[in-house]
Amino acid sequence: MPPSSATTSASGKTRAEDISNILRDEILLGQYRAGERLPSERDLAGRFQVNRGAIREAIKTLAELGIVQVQPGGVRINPLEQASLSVLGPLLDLKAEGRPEVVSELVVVFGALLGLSGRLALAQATADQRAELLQILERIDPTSDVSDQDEQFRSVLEAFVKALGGIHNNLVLRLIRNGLRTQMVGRLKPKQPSPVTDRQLLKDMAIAIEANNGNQLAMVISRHFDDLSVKLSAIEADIPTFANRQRNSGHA
Amino acid sequence: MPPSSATTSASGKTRAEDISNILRDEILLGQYRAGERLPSERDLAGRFQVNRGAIREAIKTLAELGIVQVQPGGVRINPLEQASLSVLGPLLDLKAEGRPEVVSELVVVFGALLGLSGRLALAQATADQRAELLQILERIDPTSDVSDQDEQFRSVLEAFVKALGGIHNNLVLRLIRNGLRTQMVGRLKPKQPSPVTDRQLLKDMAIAIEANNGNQLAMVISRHFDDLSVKLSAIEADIPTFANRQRNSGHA
DNA sequence: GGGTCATTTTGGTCAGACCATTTTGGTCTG
DNA sequence: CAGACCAAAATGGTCTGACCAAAATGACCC
Repeated sequence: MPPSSATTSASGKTRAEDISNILRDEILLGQYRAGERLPSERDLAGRFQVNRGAIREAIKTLAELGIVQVQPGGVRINPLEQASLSVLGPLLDLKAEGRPEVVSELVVVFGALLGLSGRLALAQATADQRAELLQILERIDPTSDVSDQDEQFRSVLEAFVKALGGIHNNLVLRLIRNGLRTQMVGRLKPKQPSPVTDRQLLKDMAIAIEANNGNQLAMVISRHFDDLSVKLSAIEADIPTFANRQRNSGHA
Repeated sequence: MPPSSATTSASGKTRAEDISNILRDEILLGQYRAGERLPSERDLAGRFQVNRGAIREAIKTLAELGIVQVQPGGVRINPLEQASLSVLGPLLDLKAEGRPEVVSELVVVFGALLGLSGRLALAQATADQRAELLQILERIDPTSDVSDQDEQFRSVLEAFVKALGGIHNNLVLRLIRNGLRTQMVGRLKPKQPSPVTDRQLLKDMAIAIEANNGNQLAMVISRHFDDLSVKLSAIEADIPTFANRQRNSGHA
């Protein structure tokens, strides 16, 4: 029986990647408890109809996410608190079924880091660089409709984050940003978008930049995202999760 | 020729782990440029005298660190800015030879995140929890000698960070902390330790906690680590690196 | 219940093979 | 000379079947 001819799937992903994504989601959804072992490599190879090598590669990925620990005798599940930041993306993708509060948690952390980023950048920026930051903030067209403004706010935020990074060049912040999926933050909104609040933030940011006041910039950013986080927390309390769906059916 | 009998090294690490660490450090030290390809799996298997499977596992680890991109035709080096936060630990370990400024960058980011952590925790803490935080801050014995106080400061900082996490329970912050190697931060000091500055920080923190003032707590923490970062920056400018050692020998 | 030991199961690694995709080098044309 | 095209070589992706080290399991005894 020669080796299989299916190297990559239609989406360009390898079999090992598909498998690690499936296992990752099962783990994040709580199918296995911390300390428990995954099924053996041989069993998983049978389940997914692949060679054991592909399973090993899939499990390698999970190990680097920090959600499993691989040792002879079996692959054990780690507590989620011991995972690496790279697990945040998949967690967010599972929002409604996994740990919904991660969204509001992310927003407040993002705000603090964006504030820091602004502070560091303003401490170093030339007048030209400040002008460029102000130009980015002015990109929103106030006459467009609400959903367009939402999209524009997201795009402005992304461009602003990027420009700050280009000024302060703090690698640690950049690495954190890579893990935070900041492109998602602009999408983490209450059901009713708040163009007024978003526009007020951009105005306040512009004022702080014109005044070259890094602490002021950090403060208006932090405050905005703290407020957003509080709103999201209220919504998260209402979201049914896998865990509380099971709890409810156990009591019915 | 049967499979090798050497499964793990004396330190409990697999061959694949050893190899990925070697390749990781070579990459971080700039031996390959972004966009270049690593040697092929087959060539690396020859170089390290192992089976190609072990090389594939080693490279899988590098891919999850975000420092390489694996595709048919070769494994290419990513720019460091696209790496994951997990690369920070190894970068710090290479401090004197890699990118020395990452230390001061880490310190300022750590300070901002610790400040946020303090703010979030104080927003939620019971009186008992605040008392526990104060107790941790009082652990330093002012009559002990300077190097003991340094060790105590580090230990207090760690316990404090942990206690804050236990109060606010923000998973995103926890995941970032996992990647920041925060246990290293207390060791990132100028050559002359500053027990006076450290003790002043602990005093200021205690005052803010007693006043239950989260913004005050965040501010004293941030300021302390900003100052430390500035000091470290001055020292970093004097450290010879691989890159500027090569530059100098090219001009001699 | 705990301790010991043999057996089984698990992960770690190997050689050799074949397929899909990318890279390289050669040739031709304008 | 530059650009296009093509075949061959090289690369990663995956397979089968194998063996070894370390951990897990179950039987037995006290």
